[in-house]
Amino acid sequence: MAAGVSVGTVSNVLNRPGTVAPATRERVQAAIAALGFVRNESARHLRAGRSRTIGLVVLDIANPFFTDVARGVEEVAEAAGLAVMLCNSDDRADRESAHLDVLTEQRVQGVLITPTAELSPHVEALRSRGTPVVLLDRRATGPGQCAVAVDDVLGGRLAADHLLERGHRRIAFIGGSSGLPQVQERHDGVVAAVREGTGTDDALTVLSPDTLTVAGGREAAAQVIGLPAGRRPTAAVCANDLLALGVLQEMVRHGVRVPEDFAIVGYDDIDFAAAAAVPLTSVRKPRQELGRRAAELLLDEATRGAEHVHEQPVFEPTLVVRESSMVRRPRPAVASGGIG
Amino acid sequence: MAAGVSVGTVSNVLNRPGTVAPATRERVQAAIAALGFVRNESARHLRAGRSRTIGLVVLDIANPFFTDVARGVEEVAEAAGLAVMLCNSDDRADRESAHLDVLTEQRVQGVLITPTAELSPHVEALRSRGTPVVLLDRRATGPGQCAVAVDDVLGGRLAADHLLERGHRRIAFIGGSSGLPQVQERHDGVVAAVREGTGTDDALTVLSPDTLTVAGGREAAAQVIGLPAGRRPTAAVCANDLLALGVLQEMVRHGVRVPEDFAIVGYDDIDFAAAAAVPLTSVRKPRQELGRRAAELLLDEATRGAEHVHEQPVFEPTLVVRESSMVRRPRPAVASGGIG
DNA sequence: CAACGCCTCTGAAACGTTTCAGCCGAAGCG
DNA sequence: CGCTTCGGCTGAAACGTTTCAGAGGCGTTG
Repeated sequence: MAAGVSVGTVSNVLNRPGTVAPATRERVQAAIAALGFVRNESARHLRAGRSRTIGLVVLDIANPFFTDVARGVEEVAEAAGLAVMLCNSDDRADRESAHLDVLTEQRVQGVLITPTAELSPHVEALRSRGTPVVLLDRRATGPGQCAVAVDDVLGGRLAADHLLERGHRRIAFIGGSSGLPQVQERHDGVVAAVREGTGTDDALTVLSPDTLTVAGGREAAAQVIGLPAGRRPTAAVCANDLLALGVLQEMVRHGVRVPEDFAIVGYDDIDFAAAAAVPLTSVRKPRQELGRRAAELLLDEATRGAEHVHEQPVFEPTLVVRESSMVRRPRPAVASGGIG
Repeated sequence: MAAGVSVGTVSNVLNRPGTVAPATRERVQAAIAALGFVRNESARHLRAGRSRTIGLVVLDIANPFFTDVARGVEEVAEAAGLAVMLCNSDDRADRESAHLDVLTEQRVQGVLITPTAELSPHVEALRSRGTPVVLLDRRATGPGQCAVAVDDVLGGRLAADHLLERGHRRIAFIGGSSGLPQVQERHDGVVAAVREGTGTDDALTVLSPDTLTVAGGREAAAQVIGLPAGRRPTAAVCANDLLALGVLQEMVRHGVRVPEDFAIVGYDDIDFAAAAAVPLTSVRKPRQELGRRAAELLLDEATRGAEHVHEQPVFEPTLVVRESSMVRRPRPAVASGGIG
């Protein structure tokens, strides 16, 4: 090297500066600065056998819920000196697989994933290589893994109970058609609450737009508006806030007043929910905390290896009541008219 | 190897299958499948001298504008077989530097960056190593680089002219205090338009909330509401849509009708702008196209090297008029009252 | 039958680190 | 003064690929 010193010494300066004599250390550091030398992470990784990267695969990068989760993950990863590869599957199994392949080739230390409906065999393949995988916002399929989830059945209940309390007797659940277990759980919670609250399943209308997006919400709202007044719900629980925002928009566009004529409850409590011009009531999940906890579990498994005990924490969601569901409707003796 | 074949042959099967005899090829492929063999990307990269990754550093991952840009980038990168490392600087120079360091260590093929106000020396360092850097949503500082930008002076003009046409004579520009050139340009466009339209600079009120976020917008709106009626603007151009949504929310919360009492124009035209309960008029930028073009330029520079000619395309923004600015105000002979 | 060319495969070098055994000289000790 | 100890450094191996010169086998040609 320019400092007249062997590469081994340079490595020591970088990684164990205490073992190098101060004079040498300074000389080497000066040379490093002068040459603009930067370690080659690939060579480092190759030799070390483990990389300094973790993977994060989310369902929809355009959904602020996931960017908040990602923030939590990054916080923990950064503190541990790890880089995060953020990948977006767009709820498509093929994209998910492709991303997992790349992450495998990169020999990431571990993967955090919110999987698509079916748990990809690539996930199992990754695990069988010894790469830790933590499921994010998804319950574990067995005991041999970490998973950080939210009690979405409870979440669905909270939302539906809230609407029932306010006197609503015809409620819509607006979910999605992709078969995500999270959505299924929310649905189940709503069904249970409605059944207990009204003694019948007829009070519930289930709608499944194509995607869990704002556009999907608009689509579903249009369907609601198209229903005959007697069967038309007076409120909706949406499987996420994007849907809820879409519903809100479409309702307003058709002159349906929210919450007077139609109440809306969202899910996730993204920042935009509070920022909507009719602020959305929503089921809050600890978004960053979810990411942080998942990352912590992943790091523990990656560093402690066999000593690691799998954990499957389940967070409890809470209901945040805002304007979109504020009006208390009189409990109707007879069906009392409807939308706008 | 398990296929009774040298590693060189395995490499050939993977990279140049045509040069390997069909029988051998199949044997090797079978062994690969049986063993679950996956190439080690680091070793590959080390030997090849170039990685198969590019870096993307954005100002605010929570801003949907950037996730849309990222989608465009990813589209191009994926087609070229490259992975994208998405990094979030949160408009902080120290985080930006840290991310650039990591990307340098990873020897990424190139970096796309929406830099913080000051162009970091790390960017120059990266370039001097021979790593291409393309500025994203930011004008170039000189000819020796690629940059993909939007004519934000024009954008500011479009927004302000629109409001002036609708009769507004007291207009606010709601920017930010971080000194981003993009925001400065928008400001300059608004200033020029207002000066030309009203013959004076007094018609413009400039507000600089701490951050370019929904919270910042609320903060600015509160300031507007606090102004004495005679000096209070009747409309605002916001430096981005998050600010605009915050302004909208705060106005509604105070009973100020939008657009009747206060008109709002946003910037970027993120999806949430159209989805707001009072859909936002906004200056549209070609978000995905911006990302795509930047990625294409980066790849060209990375692959063609010296033959590459730097380009600095500037996209023209367009105004998308929605409800938040729809009401035509009568041109006031005298100051005609004000907010709500 | 020898020479040649072609196809397929092998073996080894190289990429830039980290790590470790070991070397050297100085200091401490008897 | 000689022996030991220890700090500080060197040199080489190893990580898993890719690449390339060249070996070996086989068919063709003169």
